[in-house]
Amino acid sequence: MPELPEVETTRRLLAPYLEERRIVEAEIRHPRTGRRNENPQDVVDRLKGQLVHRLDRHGKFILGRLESELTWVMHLGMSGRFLIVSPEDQEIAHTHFIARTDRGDEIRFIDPRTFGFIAVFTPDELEAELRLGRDAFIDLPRTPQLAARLNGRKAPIKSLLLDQRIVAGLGNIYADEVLFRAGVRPTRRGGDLSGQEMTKVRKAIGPILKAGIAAGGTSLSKSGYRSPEGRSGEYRRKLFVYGREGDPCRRCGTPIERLVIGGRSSFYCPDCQV
DNA sequence: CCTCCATCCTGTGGGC
DNA sequence: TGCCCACAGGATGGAG
Repeated sequence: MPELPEVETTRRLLAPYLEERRIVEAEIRHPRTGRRNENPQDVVDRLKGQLVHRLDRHGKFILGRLESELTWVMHLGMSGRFLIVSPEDQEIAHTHFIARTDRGDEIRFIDPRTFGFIAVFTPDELEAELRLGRDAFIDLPRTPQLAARLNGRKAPIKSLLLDQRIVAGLGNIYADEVLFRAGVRPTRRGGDLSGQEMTKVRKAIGPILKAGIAAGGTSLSKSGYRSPEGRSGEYRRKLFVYGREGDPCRRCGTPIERLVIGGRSSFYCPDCQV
């Protein structure tokens, strides 16, 4: 569920509690949550006692820059969320990771589906484990670089936008919203886009993500995204196509259509998108 | 290298 | 109301 805007919202809310704070205690409660390290216990051993200088984000990954060479990596997967609480606060179901800071705050990671993970990597491991293109929001490549990556590709543009090695951060919702804004059908082969279409897609990414972040992300359901403060995102009301099958296009009134591309639901306006 | 597909999980929302 | 099942915002590894 969480895509770049939800991850950025999470990062911004966690930062004041973690930056320039020391992790005095850490605990992995569910082995799957620590699976990206050789041994889940490595996460705890490496994190304990470390000072967190800064919280960064690359695509959908939150990166804690530690005082050593290590990087604390957090990924929300499909159902992950963080909570900032006091140690005495009651624990909710699916709490799979806990860290306590020297200020006495507790950062808890809740993840029912366990697709998310918490890891601590050396520089070499980080390089090997995170194969990411440039960040879609703060480091978006210029059109020629983007075009070069799509050149010759036969896969649908939608699938290519979801490929984190090309550009990091877009997920199923925002990829559809970007393509609507660009006026490009999700089924179009990436390599077949004209230069002008490529420019439109590229120029749509920034504003869509910016609006998503400003709204605090998108929450689709009751069990959907929640910020570390427990708030839902408000971007759902602003969506043009995602989840709107059969509803009138907000631009032209034509019913929005749904189809499956690369195993993912895709929504588009048959009239506005060519 | 590219494309497609299955897989890892639990919760829920819609249809009957 | 209750039951069942398709489906869910992601990433990866393997087959072809």
